[in-house]
Amino acid sequence: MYPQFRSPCPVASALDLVGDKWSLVVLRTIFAGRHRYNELAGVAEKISTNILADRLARLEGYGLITKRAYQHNPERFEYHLTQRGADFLPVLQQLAIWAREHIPDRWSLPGWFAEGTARQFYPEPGSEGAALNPRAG
Amino acid sequence: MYPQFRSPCPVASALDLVGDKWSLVVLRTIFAGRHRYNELAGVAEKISTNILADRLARLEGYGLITKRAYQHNPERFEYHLTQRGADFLPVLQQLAIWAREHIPDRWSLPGWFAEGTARQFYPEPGSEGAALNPRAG
DNA sequence: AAGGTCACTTGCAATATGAAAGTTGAGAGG
DNA sequence: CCTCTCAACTTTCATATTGCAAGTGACCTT
Repeated sequence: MYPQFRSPCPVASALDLVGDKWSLVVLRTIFAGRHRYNELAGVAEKISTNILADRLARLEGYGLITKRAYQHNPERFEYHLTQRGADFLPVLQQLAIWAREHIPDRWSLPGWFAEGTARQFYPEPGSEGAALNPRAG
Repeated sequence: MYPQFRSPCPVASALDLVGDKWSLVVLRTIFAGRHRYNELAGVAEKISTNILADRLARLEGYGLITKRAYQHNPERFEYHLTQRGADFLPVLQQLAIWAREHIPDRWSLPGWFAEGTARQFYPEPGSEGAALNPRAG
């Protein structure tokens, strides 16, 4: 499930999983309520589709997201956060707080993101989670 | 000072600065009290020196660290966190918390790291900061 | 049957990373 | 003076990752 780690350092190990240019951007997009491939491919940052497919497969392999069919004929999939993936929310929140303080002219943080908790994004949107999910509201 | 950003998203923008395999590992090492090139080059993760030199230059360019001579004849340098760099502590803390929860057999978090605040690592070790700095204690 | 959409996959050029060796400036030892 | 060492990079070159564009196949609509 996990790759070879550079060291047993927690910081370095977490980066062995998501320390690239796109993984956390993909996670952020799923937090934002975009669960389908074409929604994920349409982000403002213009991720190319080979990278997107690769990152989705990796994040699924690391247990951060799940892929499940939401219809058959044709079979279509949605990517959702696992608890492990949802627990990345504090990391993204702190990254965003840092950026808001130190890089000018960034987007402001929506309330569902700034005040959200990991639990609201797991297990499934629909019960408590849906209330703060931008696409369910 | 800053590069071209992929988008105005704070998360994506922060990753445009440090979203690679090594930048945050270098920052972590400086938080851990290693300030000199050979100390930074000697980390457990075996960073190669060309990458280290490049990341130090980039982090300095982004204003996250400063390079200053600590002696002359021969001139030798130390790298220290700026406030901007010290403010990355919460990001590293959350990354480490995630890894401790979700990846087995990682190092435990030293108290100076887990309970530290950004302010303790800035402006200079020596007054309040030195108290929690692992190499000063 | 023709055309369209979706979810990828492939090919290939451009860029980044990694390992190892080389360079520069200065002090130390003989 | 000549070599040796050390710190702090720099260079070289092989490998790996990323990016762009085009292609593929399953299924659906007309």
